[in-house]
Formats: sequence, structure tokens, C-alpha cells
Amino acid sequence: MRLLSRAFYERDPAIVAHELLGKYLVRICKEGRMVVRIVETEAYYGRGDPASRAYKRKTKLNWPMWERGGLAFIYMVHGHWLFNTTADKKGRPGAVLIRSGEPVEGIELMTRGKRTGDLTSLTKGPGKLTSALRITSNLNGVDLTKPGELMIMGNKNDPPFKVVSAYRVGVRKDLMRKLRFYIGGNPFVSKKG
DNA sequence: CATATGATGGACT
DNA sequence: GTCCATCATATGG
Repeated sequence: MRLLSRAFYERDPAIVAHELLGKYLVRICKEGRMVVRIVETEAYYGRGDPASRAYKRKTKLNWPMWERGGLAFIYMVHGHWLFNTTADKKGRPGAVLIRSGEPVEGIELMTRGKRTGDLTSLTKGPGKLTSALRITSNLNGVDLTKPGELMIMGNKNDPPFKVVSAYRVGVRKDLMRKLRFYIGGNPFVSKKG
């Protein structure tokens, strides 16, 4: 597996969201190493996208959206941390929300401290994913293209899959565009539609 | 300081 | 489908 390039992230957020499917999110912390396969994503823009965290002004938390592509952008909503990668070039706000993953490695560590032993309820949904992977705002802004605590990697010969697009989940004001992408038939996708 | 907000999740009808 | 606990942040007094 190899890290994704800066150029991979510095494209239109919808393209990045689409192509992040099937890639691997790698989390290294004190207790060990965890890997999930990304199965569900959503694209967000800046001005012009009322659902985006970059719709209004830049703050001390949402600043990564204006930065280079390939940085972590982590925001709290309803008591849950949500993990995004930034997309598009510096100065053009964009992000891709990682909504769900399929556990690949470090499952025991993800389960530790959780009530349920049910595998699908571990990483199915953006809040549950960050909880399992111990992702909080102290990782906001880290570079995902370099070796570190948080990385996204890909293989040359990953098996093909069917991509489904849909409207984004949970947003009050969505755009008239299907900006959510997921791997068809994957049991770890949070919602159908 | 007070309060509104939300890219959620879980319990319930 | 509905209801609501959650909590860091933004914003206004």
C-alpha cells in the first residue's frame, strides 16, 4: 500500500469523494494500528454550498478547508467528531466526509471499551467511525499524504466495485446534486438511497 | 456569560 | 417514521 499524492486530493471534491472509495484509512495510536476500507463518502464545497462548514467565514476550527488538499479536517456535530479530508487546491474550500468504513485491521482495538461486539455497528456512520479509530480534533489539520498517526493509502490492484451516488445525509439544505458516494451492496454503508 | 446550532446515533412508535 | 441526549463551537450581550 502506498500513500495518496497531493494531486489526488487537489481536484473537485466530488471526484475525490468518488475515488476515495475502496481506499484504506490507517490510524496509528499508542495502543496499536487500525485500518478500515472506505465505503461511503460525501463531498462538500465552500461558498455556494449551504451545508458546508466553509459556507460562512473561516474559524480556528474550519481553516483546513481553505488549505491544500489532503489534510485532516475534524469537526464536532451533535457530540460526535466527524472526519474529513480536505480537497481542492489552497484557497478553494473543499472537503470529503468519510462516513463509513469496513474494518480491516485492529478490530480488537476498535472494539475495546465498546459495549457491542457487533462488527457492523463499529464503523457504520461518521460518528461511530471516529469513535472506533480514536479520532478527535487534536488531529485537525494533519497531513494525510505523509507518514504519521493518520493516513490514507491505496493499492494498485484493488478489486473493482460498483459505486452508487445519492443525496447527502442529515443536511438541512442540500444542493440539487448527488454528492454522496458509496460502494453498492456493502454492509457497512450507513444508509441506502 | 447565555444560548442556538448541528455533515449523529440510539431508542422508540 | 418521531423524539431527544449529546457537546464543542460561534455568536451576541
